[in-house]
Formats: sequence, structure tokens, C-alpha cells
Amino acid sequence: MNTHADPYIESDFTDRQGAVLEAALGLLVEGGEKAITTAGIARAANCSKESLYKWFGDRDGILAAMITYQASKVRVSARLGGPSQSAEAFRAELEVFANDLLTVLSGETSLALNRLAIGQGSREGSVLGNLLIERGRKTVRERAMVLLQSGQLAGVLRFDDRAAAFDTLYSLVVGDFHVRMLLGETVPALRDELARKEHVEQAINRFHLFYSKDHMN
Amino acid sequence: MNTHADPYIESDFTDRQGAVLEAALGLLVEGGEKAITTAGIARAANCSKESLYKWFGDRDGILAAMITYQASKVRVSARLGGPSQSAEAFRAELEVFANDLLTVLSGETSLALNRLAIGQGSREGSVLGNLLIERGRKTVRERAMVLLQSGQLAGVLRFDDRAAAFDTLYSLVVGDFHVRMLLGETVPALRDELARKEHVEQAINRFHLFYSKDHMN
DNA sequence: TGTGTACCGTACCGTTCGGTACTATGTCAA
DNA sequence: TTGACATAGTACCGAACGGTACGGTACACA
Repeated sequence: MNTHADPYIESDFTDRQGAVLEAALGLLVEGGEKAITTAGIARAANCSKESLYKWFGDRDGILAAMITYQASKVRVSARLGGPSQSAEAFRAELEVFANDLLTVLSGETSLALNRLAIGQGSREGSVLGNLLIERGRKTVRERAMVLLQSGQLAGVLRFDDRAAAFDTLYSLVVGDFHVRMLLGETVPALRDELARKEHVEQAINRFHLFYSKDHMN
Repeated sequence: MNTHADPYIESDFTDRQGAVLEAALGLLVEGGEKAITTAGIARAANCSKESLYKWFGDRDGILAAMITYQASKVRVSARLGGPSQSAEAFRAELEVFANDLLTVLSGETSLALNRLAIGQGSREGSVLGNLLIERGRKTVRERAMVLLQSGQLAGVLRFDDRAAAFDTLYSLVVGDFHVRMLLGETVPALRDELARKEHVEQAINRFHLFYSKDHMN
């Protein structure tokens, strides 16, 4: 679900290490956390357990590396089109963002990693949870913030608290779909394309109802 | 618990079994899923492992029993005040509901059980996840549905799809607080009473903006 | 050619855990 | 009192897992 915007945080993983983490992610997606055994990863990735411990320290290190690796892989296309846009163009951009967000969140790998972090937490200060929030959610947030900013500059939106506006947008788009998917439910509104399109449109409509200049209450 | 308790609370657990499950829940809240070992439960509850297996079958049976037990304990007070209400009274009821919802979701036990179910899922068809949705979410849903129904009958609200209205209400009230708490973050808007009150009021305001008769768009 | 480095594959160790078996203790009913 | 039953406590077993050690191999570099 993630990228990292921090320029000085880079995925210092070699190709081999990346391949190993890829295999580990495959195991995770298929079998959940219990499937992530050091022996299992070594077998799936054709590497030695000794290398695993040399590269990642211990099992928890492997889990953390899986998150940062996936985050570095799913880089978000910034795609910010300057501040001069029509209301329609901006609305379309918002819809694209909402769709991307739902696509990422409903992805198998994202769900598996979130389940992993949630399952581990909050034991040990929820290291994985923090990692996931830091590397995943914050980049989505930043992309959205840029988007909202440009909407404001274009005169389409109006708000005092941009962060609050983002929270609203996120709530309207995602709702409790995320938790339900994490619990194993197949959310109907996300399965077929039509229902999903309708949902996104309604969410964006309502967002505009709150924050567009025409609809201020 | 079976004896001399609330007639509303029914579960097929004896007092002793309830006490054991209580101890297990304590372990879960304190130490996460890894703390739920059969030996640990037996020690904490002063019972024998043999009794655990006799009562609950196996470890997964214990986990499932913990969920159903907790669900049977937290039964929601229906408190439905008939359909003839003023708009203000109904609004107040909605706020009470929203507050109760946030209180339940941010409770340690609820969070721990959700983490447990999510961590196990979706392996094995996510039995625990279904159980949690079935026994937990649906009761909240039904209480809200009654509430919304009475709001409609009182002429305060208007909607075609009551379920969709509930989803909206849930999204506005809970937002992504739930996932963030599950990931171990302490959500600021839920910590102090003031911010929380503001959040609930805004959520209900917006809900009315969507569904009250005066604000239809 | 020799030497170091990185890695694989496997064997191994100590611990933990789920699950079972057995004994001891208490309780209730006839 | 006696016998049936439920449960606590403990000991035990086999499997799985995290982590370590070691031998063998390919390759780089001098």
C-alpha cells in the first residue's frame, strides 16, 4: 500500500534480498503469518537460513523488511497537475485518487501486510504497525494533500484545515471497507466495477458537498 | 454466564467456563495472541488443560468461545424510544449511539479481539472474522437500523436505502479510527473528551446534511 | 594459482506449544 | 458409606520453530 516520500530512506536491499522478500510476501499472502517461517522462506527462495539471519537479523527483522520492501516497491505516481484546473478536471483527479486508494487497499499483499502488522500489535509497541503507518498511510496522505492543495488553489475547494479535509475524504471513500476486508469479508461494493464506480462517485459528491465553494454550509 | 444474570444475556457457557474465558481475555488484552497458550490459560484461570479441551475442543475452539462470550456480554441496550420524537431528541439519540460505538470500538478487549481475528484471517476461511462480524458488527448494525427507522418515522430523516444510510453514518463516525487503533496508534480525536465530542457532533451534522428532510440535495 | 568472500544446503540444538494421559481431590446422590 | 462424576494438577510426548554451526561451491581478485 505504500511508498516512502522520505528521500533519505531508501530500500537498501540487493536484488537477491528483494527476491527473497518477494518470496516471503508470497508465502504471507498465501498462508498468513503462520506461513512465514525461516525454513519456509529459505525453501521458497532457495536461500540459506544463515543468509536470512545475516541480512535481516532475526525473524522480526524479516517481517519489518517485508513491509519496507513492499512500500518501496509500490511507489505512487505523483501525477500532480498544476494548480490551474477546471472543477471538472479536479473532480476527475479526485476520482482517480479514490479509485487508486481502493485498489491499493484491497490488494492481497496490502491486506496481508496489514493483517500481519495488526496481528502482531500492539505487542512490543506495535513496531510493524508504526512502520506500516509511516511508510504506507503517510504517503497516501501526502499525495492527497497535494491534490487538495491544488484544488484549493484552483478555487474549487475551500477549507481551513487541510488535514481534516483529507480525513473526511478518506472516510467517505474507504469507510469501513478496510476493516471488513481485513476480517475476511468480500465487500460487494468493491467487487464489480459498476458498484465501485458508483461508490466512488457518491463519495466524491459528498466530499464536494462539504468542501466545494458552491456548497458551503 | 448462565445463572441469575441478565435475562437478555444468554450464552451456553457455565459460570466456570465464563470465568476461564474471562481470564483468557485478560491474557489476550495484555499479551496479544501469542499469550494465549493452553498452559497459560490453565494457569491464569486455575483450571486444568484437560477441562479446556473438554469444554472447547481445541485451541481454536477457545478463541472462538472468547469471541462469542465477549459478544454475549456486551449486548447492546436497545433503548428504542418510540417513533414520535422531536428532531432535537433524535439528534441526541444519534449522538449517544455514536459515542457508544466509539467507546466500544476503542475498548481494549474489542481491539484485542479484532486483532486476533484479523491476525488469524483470512486463513481457513477466516472463521473468527466471520464470527466477529456476525456477533459484533451485526448487533451494532441492528441497533442503528432501529434508530434510523424511528428517525424516518418521526419525519426527521429521509432515505430510500436504510442500509446505505447506516453505512454512511458508520463511516462518518468511525472513519479510519478503527484501523489506526488496530495498528497501535493512539488517535488524538478519541483521547480527550472535548475533541471526541466535537468529532461526534460534526459527524452527526454531516449525516443530517445528507439525510435530513431539510437538507436534501 | 592461491586466498578471501558470499552463499547454499543441511544437520543440529534448545525451547515452546498443542494435545493426551494419569493421579489426586472434592462433591453429590443413593 | 459408597460409587459415579467433574475437575485440578502434573507429567509426558511429538512436532514445529527460531537460531546456530559447519561443510561445500562458485566466483572475484591479486
